[in-house]
Amino acid sequence: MTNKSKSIPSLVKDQELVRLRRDQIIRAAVELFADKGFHKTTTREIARKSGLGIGTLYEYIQSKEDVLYLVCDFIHTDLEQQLIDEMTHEQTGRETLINAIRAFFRVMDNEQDRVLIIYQELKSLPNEMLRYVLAKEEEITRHFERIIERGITDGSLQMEPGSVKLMAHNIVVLGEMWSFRRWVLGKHYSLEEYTEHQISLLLQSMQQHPAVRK
Amino acid sequence: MTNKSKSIPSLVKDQELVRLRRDQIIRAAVELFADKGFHKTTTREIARKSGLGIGTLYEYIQSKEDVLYLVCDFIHTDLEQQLIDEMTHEQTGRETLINAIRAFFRVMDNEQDRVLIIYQELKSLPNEMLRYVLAKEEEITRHFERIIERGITDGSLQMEPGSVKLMAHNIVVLGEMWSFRRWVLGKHYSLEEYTEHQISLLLQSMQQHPAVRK
DNA sequence: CACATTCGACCGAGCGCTCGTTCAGTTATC
DNA sequence: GATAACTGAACGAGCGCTCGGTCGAATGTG
Repeated sequence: MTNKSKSIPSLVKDQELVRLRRDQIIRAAVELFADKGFHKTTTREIARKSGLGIGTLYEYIQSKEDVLYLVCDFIHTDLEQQLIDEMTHEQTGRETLINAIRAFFRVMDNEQDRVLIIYQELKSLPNEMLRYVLAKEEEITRHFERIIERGITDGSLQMEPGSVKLMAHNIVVLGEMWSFRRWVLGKHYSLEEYTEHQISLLLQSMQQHPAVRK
Repeated sequence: MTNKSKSIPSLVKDQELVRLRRDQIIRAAVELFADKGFHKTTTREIARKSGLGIGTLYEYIQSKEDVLYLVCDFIHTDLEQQLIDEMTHEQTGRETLINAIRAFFRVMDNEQDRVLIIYQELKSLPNEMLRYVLAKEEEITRHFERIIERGITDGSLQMEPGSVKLMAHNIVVLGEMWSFRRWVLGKHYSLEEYTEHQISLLLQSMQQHPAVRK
């Protein structure tokens, strides 16, 4: 995992302390943003919930948008790590893919509030920060691409190479969909039902006509 | 199309005039929201772009959030109408579905800025208005459900009934995905390539094993 | 050890400003 | 001339951010 995060300047010298305080800030902000959104959250609220004075907060960031960037970066890194943790087992590409999808959907379920933050507040990020965040998003998609490619190589999955990237995007998007359409999907399916249905739909597109195989 | 829109009170009596002015307001706001988002757009900007004084604006709405609601409602109604227009031909369910998907994706492509508004500003809507907007979203999904059901009935599509609703959601979400992931998908696919790839993936899940047919 | 000095994290009152909203007054219409 | 439609100056709540200042710990000094 290449961590090319853009670094935000701080007035405080002690780097260890910077990490600690920013962690407090991020945790407070994630909760507030998930609850009321970026715009309706005030810097004073972030400070109070972090246990810092408003002046101190600004020793660790330069603008409110810096907080949003820190939050997005944290969420993405966290999501990616959870994904990676669930993907280390040695299996065929096909089995790994199924497990990765299950894991990803489960993470989307757990973290739905955070996922929503990223989607709804992206527009508020300054341009340069936006580029970093989008790159992170692409990176997560690429994990799935790699698994599918492995499945093609070891013969456990079949599909034309031109569709691999698209398939990876579809998986990610169908996962995120569980986060931001839960208001309606939840009325008809549990997470498990949703996951298994989607896996079976997706895999139908990644194998030769079943009638032909054994 | 059941138009159950919540109606926003206006101080102006003449209903014809209300329609006219609100149309000006909506058109101005759509452009501004797409450009800078709801929060960063000021009521004064909306008024100026509508060709109204700020005071006049408030004769036709009661709060800034009213404008957001009017905009969401307009976009949804517009999207739905475009969809319906493209779906009237008499064909098998399968052919209708393919056409409807093409039409929907094309609309998502044309209207990507507006689609983004709905997704990114939903959280800013007061609760009651939110319910109306989400209902509209569900309504659009139901169009696809009905087409698929027709395809099952006339035998041109095969799938278990329990997956129909999910399949309809998938179609809608994959269409919306073209709007809000164009920053990366556009690097690899044109709209036409994207559409045809997705149609072929989706249809694989809606037919018996191809080896069996003809 | 006692004391003076330096340092830097921490603080919050307050500045400058923007914004959504109102309302007293003007203009247009019949 | 009465009513409806329009207007923009004025309001005041609330915002992001700054800055002069406090204080405890670290360091220097005799």
